[in-house]
Amino acid sequence: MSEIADTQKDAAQGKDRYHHGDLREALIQATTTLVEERGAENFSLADACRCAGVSTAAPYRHFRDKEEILEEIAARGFDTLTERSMEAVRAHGSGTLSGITAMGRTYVAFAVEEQALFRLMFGQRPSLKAAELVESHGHECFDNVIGEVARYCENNGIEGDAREIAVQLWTFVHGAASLIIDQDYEKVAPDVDIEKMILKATERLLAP
Amino acid sequence: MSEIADTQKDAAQGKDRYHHGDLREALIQATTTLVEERGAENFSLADACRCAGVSTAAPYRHFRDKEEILEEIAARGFDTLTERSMEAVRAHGSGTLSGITAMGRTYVAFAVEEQALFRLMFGQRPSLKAAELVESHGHECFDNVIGEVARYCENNGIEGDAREIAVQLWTFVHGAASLIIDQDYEKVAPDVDIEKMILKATERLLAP
DNA sequence: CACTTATGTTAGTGATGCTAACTTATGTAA
DNA sequence: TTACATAAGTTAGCATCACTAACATAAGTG
Repeated sequence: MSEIADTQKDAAQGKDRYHHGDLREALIQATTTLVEERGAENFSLADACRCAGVSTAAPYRHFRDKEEILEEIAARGFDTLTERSMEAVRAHGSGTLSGITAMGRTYVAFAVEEQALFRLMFGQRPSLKAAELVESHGHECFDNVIGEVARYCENNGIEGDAREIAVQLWTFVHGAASLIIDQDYEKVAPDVDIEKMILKATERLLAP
Repeated sequence: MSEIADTQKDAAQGKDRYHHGDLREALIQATTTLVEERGAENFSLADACRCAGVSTAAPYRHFRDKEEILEEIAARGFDTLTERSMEAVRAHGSGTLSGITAMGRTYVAFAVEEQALFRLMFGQRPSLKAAELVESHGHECFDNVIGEVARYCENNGIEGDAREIAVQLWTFVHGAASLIIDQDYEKVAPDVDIEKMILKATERLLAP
């Protein structure tokens, strides 16, 4: 085995080398795991360093500060959400009621499965919202929704503004997602059937 | 002026005395201000101590930990929200569409005016949700909404389950409140007219 | 091989949440 | 009044954190 191959292998495993190989990516991975486990408020950069096997000063060669790692992770989160939404639409039919409710369910499912990531993407974190990277990926994600609603309106001769309707649908599923993951339904409405509720509300909000 | 009167005066002002007088309340006030200014994630107990003019160890005579101060504040937040909701209903008529939309607007206005408090009350903070104090005050707040919806249904011969409908309305206004204060509309729908949107959605969700 | 640059390291700063041990004031009963 | 228990402060210290400065090592390039 050549030395080059050794180098690549070591780099991939991040083992026993002064230079890590791809510390930037390793830190993003470690942070993603930590954020999933404990939330973006409760992860420490120092822990991420321990996972990656480097000193606590090393990250500052690759990121401005703690926040910048989170920006990268949030942007990737929007990509994932966009992909899953498009997949849901593909499976249920573009421009159909079924396709749009599937997007809604996908949104809530994403929030439930990736709670901490969802909070990171949509929660309060001013510096992150201001980041160009996050902004562009988020925009792309929402444009997808508007497109579907517009197609539905065309297909069904609905006159309303597609953007306005899309915002209403988003508002509803975002409320549902937030209340579920923050466990706010549990106290006062533990028996709520989310799937059914989304379907009913979507029908009503999309009615002519 | 008697010595007792002096003592009371000093206690009220919290000045130059080894014993503060009412440190518990003073810390709650200081923390409330700090939370409003910087959010519950970014306030430091040490700063609250500085505001109250005591050492950083003093709070632990009155609270289990940092979280317990926040519990007290969240519970008071629910009381405020309940009061404002009842006031809105009183002003617009109990059991009417106008009364219910007024509650919705009140909810969103509360979130906007007391952003950090709103996040504290409804956001993710497991230990706080588990607290009996917070739970009871939150329950009372939501029961108020259900009552109004039930009255509306009676008045208008609507057969649906009042609790189910109340949950849908709550979901919508909560989504709106969250997206506004987290500045998520700004990127993709900066021109959204919240008042109008709430009215439209409430009408649709309350339709027979 | 020399030199520059990228990417690590160690050591240190000031802040934080919380605890332990100590001090001072207050209320109560002899 | 006095003695004592208790409530409510204090100082000092721990472990942890984000981040910086100065230094060390590896990698790429002429």
